[in-house]
Amino acid sequence: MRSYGTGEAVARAGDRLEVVATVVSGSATLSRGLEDGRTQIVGLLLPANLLGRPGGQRLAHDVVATTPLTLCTIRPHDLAGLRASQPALDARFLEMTIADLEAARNWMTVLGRKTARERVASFLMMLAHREVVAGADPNRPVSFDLPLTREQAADYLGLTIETVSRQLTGLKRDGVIELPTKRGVKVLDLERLLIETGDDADGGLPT
Amino acid sequence: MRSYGTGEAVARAGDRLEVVATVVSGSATLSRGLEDGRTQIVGLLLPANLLGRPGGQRLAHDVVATTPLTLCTIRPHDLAGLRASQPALDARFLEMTIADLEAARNWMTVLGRKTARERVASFLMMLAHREVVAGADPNRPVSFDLPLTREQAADYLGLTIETVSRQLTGLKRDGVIELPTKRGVKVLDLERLLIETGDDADGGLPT
DNA sequence: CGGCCTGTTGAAGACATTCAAATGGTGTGG
DNA sequence: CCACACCATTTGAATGTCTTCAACAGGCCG
Repeated sequence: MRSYGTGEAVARAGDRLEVVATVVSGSATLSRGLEDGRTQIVGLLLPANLLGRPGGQRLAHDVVATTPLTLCTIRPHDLAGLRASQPALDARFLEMTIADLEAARNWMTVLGRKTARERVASFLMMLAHREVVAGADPNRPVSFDLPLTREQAADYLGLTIETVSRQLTGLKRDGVIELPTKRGVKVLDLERLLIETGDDADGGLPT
Repeated sequence: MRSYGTGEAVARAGDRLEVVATVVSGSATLSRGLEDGRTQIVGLLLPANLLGRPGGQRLAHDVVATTPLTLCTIRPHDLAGLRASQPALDARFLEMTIADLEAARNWMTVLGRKTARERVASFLMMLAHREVVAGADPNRPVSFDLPLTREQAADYLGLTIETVSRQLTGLKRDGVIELPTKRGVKVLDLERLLIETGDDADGGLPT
């Protein structure tokens, strides 16, 4: 069990990650930089998500806490024991990795083909969807806090801070969402938000 | 062992893929559509790549041959036998899935943060890199055929046909590549091409 | 109170897209 | 064998979206 402060690096690209860990609370980003400062966030780590895989691969991206973060880490030795006693565990790791792969590929569609408004809507939809899965009533306004600053959201969406801000106010202006606080979002019309994402029906939302 | 013609669908999104198959020759794309016609190619299947995973997940994207394609498929029953007799196989599947995940995340950086020229350069670099890994001399001009039409390349790069075309001629004009035929590419200056990708050093190329 | 950080808003500019037309190569039919 | 049609690709000009540059507002902490 380990805790990190906002902005603290959990691991860096190139590190050999020996442990496997699950997010207990808070959030972190997986990000990759382009040397001249451009950054792309390639994945989010939200509660219940997994960091690292058995085998201790070399990390290809930075892992940075975006809020106070608590991880539950499993030492390599203990993990080996668990895997030996629970053969089904490896299949679970494969499943979860496949799920991450699908999420990454879905996000490629967001980055490659969607407009700024659709990207922001997709981001909000992903977070709202998490709330609904976690038990929120889809027929009432869904509220949550953004796990990312505008800058981080921009890096996740392949946009600039300013564009993210403009699209959020645009969605607010059009009555799709409310922005009660800097980080807080209230989705007034979930169905409308889904339309704004440009996706067909409920087509594969990233985790 | 099965063959497909150019443009033929190998599988469609939503299909339950029972088999695992490796690409013997030819190429295919994994693609996801947005209903209004926009398409994003989320992965390439080139010789030696793998399609499908043990477990028979539901496919989240279409699989379409882009050239005459030959697959070597393994029936579920045989696969089960192999996995039973070769416990290390599951670890290999996990490794390969992790590699695919890293490739997808790398490509997210291309789609989210790179300019048109950098995207096209990244695409060519990926293909040139394959040739070098396959034994081509990196100090001589590297030649290969594009596995995709301009339209497919555009869908892979998150650009339009016209932009892809313009960037290719731009790279040709600047002496980085030659375009001997419609599909053929000859990289005159591999190091220069790498610079054009916008990547640092040799930073994680997609497979 | 003043400084700093994050976020918002405005105006000008750049890059990729869109619309349109021309080129080139391939295959078919006369 | 040549003419023609068709397709992918290239090239050109105009448009649009997002970015860039800039200024401002609000919240938090010293």
